[in-house]
Amino acid sequence: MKTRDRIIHSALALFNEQGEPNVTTNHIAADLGISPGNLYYHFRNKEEIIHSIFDQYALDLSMGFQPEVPAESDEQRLLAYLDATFQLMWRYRFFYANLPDILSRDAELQNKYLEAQQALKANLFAMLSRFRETGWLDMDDEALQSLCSTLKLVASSWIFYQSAQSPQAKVTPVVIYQGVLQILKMVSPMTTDKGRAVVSGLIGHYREQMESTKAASDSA
Amino acid sequence: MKTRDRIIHSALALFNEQGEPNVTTNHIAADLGISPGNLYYHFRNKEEIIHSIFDQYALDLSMGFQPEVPAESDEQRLLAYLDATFQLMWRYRFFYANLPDILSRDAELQNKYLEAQQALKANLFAMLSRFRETGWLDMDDEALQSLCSTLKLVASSWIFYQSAQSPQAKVTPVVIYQGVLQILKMVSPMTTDKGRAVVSGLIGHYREQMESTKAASDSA
Amino acid sequence: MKTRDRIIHSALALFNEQGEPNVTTNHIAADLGISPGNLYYHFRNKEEIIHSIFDQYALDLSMGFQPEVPAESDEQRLLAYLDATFQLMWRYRFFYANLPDILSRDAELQNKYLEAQQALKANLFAMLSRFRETGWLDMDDEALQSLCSTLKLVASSWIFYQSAQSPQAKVTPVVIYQGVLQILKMVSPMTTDKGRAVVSGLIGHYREQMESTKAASDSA
Amino acid sequence: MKTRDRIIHSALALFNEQGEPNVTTNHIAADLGISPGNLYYHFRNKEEIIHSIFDQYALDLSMGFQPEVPAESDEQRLLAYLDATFQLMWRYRFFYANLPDILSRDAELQNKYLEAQQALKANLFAMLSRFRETGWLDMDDEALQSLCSTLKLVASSWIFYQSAQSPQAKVTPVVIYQGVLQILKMVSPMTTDKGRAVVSGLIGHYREQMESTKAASDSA
DNA sequence: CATGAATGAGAGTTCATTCAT
DNA sequence: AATGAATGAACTCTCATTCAT
Repeated sequence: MKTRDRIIHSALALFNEQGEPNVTTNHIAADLGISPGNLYYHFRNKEEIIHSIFDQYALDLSMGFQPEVPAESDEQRLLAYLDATFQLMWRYRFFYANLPDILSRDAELQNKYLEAQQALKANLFAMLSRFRETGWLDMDDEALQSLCSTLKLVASSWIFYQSAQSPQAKVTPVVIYQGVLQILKMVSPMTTDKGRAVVSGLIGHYREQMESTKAASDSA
Repeated sequence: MKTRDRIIHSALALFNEQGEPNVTTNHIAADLGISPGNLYYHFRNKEEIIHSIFDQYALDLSMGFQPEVPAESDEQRLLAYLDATFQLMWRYRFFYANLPDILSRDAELQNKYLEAQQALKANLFAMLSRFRETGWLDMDDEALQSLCSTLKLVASSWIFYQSAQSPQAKVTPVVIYQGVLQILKMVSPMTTDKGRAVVSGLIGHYREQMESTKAASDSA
Repeated sequence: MKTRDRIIHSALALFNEQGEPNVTTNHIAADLGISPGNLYYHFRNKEEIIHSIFDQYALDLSMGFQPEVPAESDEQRLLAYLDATFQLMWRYRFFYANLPDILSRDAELQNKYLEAQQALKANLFAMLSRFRETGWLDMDDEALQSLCSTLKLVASSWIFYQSAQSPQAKVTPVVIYQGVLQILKMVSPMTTDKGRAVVSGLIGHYREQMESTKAASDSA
Repeated sequence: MKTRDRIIHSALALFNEQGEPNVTTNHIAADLGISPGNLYYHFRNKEEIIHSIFDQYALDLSMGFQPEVPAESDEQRLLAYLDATFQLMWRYRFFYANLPDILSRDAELQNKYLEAQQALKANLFAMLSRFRETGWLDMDDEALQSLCSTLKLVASSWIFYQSAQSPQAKVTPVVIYQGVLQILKMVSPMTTDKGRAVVSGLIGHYREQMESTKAASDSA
């Protein structure tokens, strides 16, 4: 891995663990065993590192949600979608926990973020529409729009919200699974009988995932 | 107003405008035209100022949601509740925008916050239960619990979420009204016919409020 | 007691307990339950308080060592002398622990201190001379001079030295008694048979005192 | 000289001249013509500078008193010992003048200091024992122990005591020589005839040294 | 005599960033 | 590419002292 990428990698890890405001450029350099001067050879400033992390995030986002990717079934597609969403949230969780501050410093980043959000929204709407067509959801257009907004809000805020609720402010994968479950529960009331079966199946799946993760972390 | 209160007031205003991490104790003192020493005469440190702001927030919270306050009707009560919630969010918006960082620094504040959240949750649940009894909502217990969680999450995260979405990161009262509307739309699918009328009425009310606020700020 | 005297009293107590550099004028005022403004009504500044404490010390010094005070015997006189010396050291121990710093700040105090030291030296020399005449000591003039210097040095430095040696840096009355014993042991080799008996008697006396003090503080 | 060493050097000089509490980290940086940030690049805080000075002191101490170093004669060895002791006191005199305060702040330094003191005491006792075996001293075990304590006390306190006695609080090399002489005079009464000759010789030597130093500083 | 709010210089320290090598 | 010493503005906080009341 090139130094530039190693910096991005290390910065992301430290930001996630300790929060972006608590990680200095010197910390990052020390973590990598390189000099601060070298770090500044690869990046003009700390902001540029954050930018690069965001670019990577945006790339992951666009890769994970390509609708053209064929799936065995709509159910599979939904599963993949949820997985991708929350994996992304987990991988860039520092970002979600400090969004307002990070964006307010940097207008360019703000714009990039808004673009990504637009894409996300379009994506989400397309998926929900398809599920309605498939006969899983029973909603009118307005309700669909509204659900779409709410889901995006909940997904975007989940990490932020949970990291304030838990006493240790430690975000764990378990928290992520709870977020997926929360989303599914929100969709549940709008489902048809057919749709309800699908959603229930997914809820069962994620509960299992969560329990096995919990068990793994407890025994560790 | 006493200096101590002026400090809290000024700090709150600056925190809301510029974000807590970007406001130094010297900024606050300069804003008031007092010396830094004087600020530290009234508060041991910056954290204590934040604590005092939070105490005021907690007080406002408990005052705004006293169930014993008689209301003309359940509809009135709901209206008052929503108003209070979002006014509070508006008044202490810096807090909502920086929650994880602020709480991670200060275990005592974390506890105070969690207590306030418990109270809020109990409150919200009581209110929704009553509406179900009144025959406005048609939901089983589990769905009610779930709705309750979602509403709290959306309310708590609204400012955070919106301040990241809007290009200038400026949170305005209009944003607040959108939050109330969002909440009402989330409740809407669970209503009975009787309940739907009430919710529709409220939606209409807040749309008007929002429009008039928009008009006022545009002409300014 | 007048406020002025209460300030001196409280300042002395706090200085002794916590060390002069660690005691602020606000601490003193708070300890007395008066306002800082009031403290500065009675004293122009912190230095003046220290001056006043020193004046009281100098007074105690001159009172405790008046040669004209009749004593039953030379032995009694020596006992009284040693008691007075070490009581003084105990009462003003903060002073002994910070002498260089305190004096370097204040030329006037330095002069007062030197005067007091001269008087002390003259006093001590007179007493030792008398003991030689009485036939307790066997020394020539030069040795007497030298002993005199050493004794003064040891007495003056005892608190300073001990407070560095003990891990807790806490000066207790036991430390004081050890100082008296140290002094007596230094005189011992210069004594005649007659003198040795006197010194041995005193050593026994102070050992008892020390033990009873230790016992008292242990049971407390 | 490396910057780190220059900082230690400059700090020691300033501490000695003005007293440790009166020298700020900014003073040290300004004295060297470097930025405060640079000083903190080399040392985490002021305490660490003091620690480093102490480490250097401890090193000097252990180097100066290595018993395995062969000497032409016991007399030479004693001479070297006294020289080393008082040179050390001179070089680190700020330390001796502020001991209680400096140690009370820093438990680790306190321990290091006590260790150094133990070594010093053992050293001193070994040397006096050897002189007794050589037939220079005529004392029983208890008296030897007592003399040992007294000598250590006087040596450790000399700078402290003298810096309070001299009007300008200026400690000069002449003061150091007086300290050596004081020590020798304290040993003198315990000597045999043979020993007395040695001590007298040393006293003469140091008187000469002192006079020539005085002359040199007067003509300067 | 007394209050207590207010002052302001300056303390120790941090950190994003620069620069000579 | 990389080093690591160096910068300097800014931060939080302290405390002897003043002053209006």
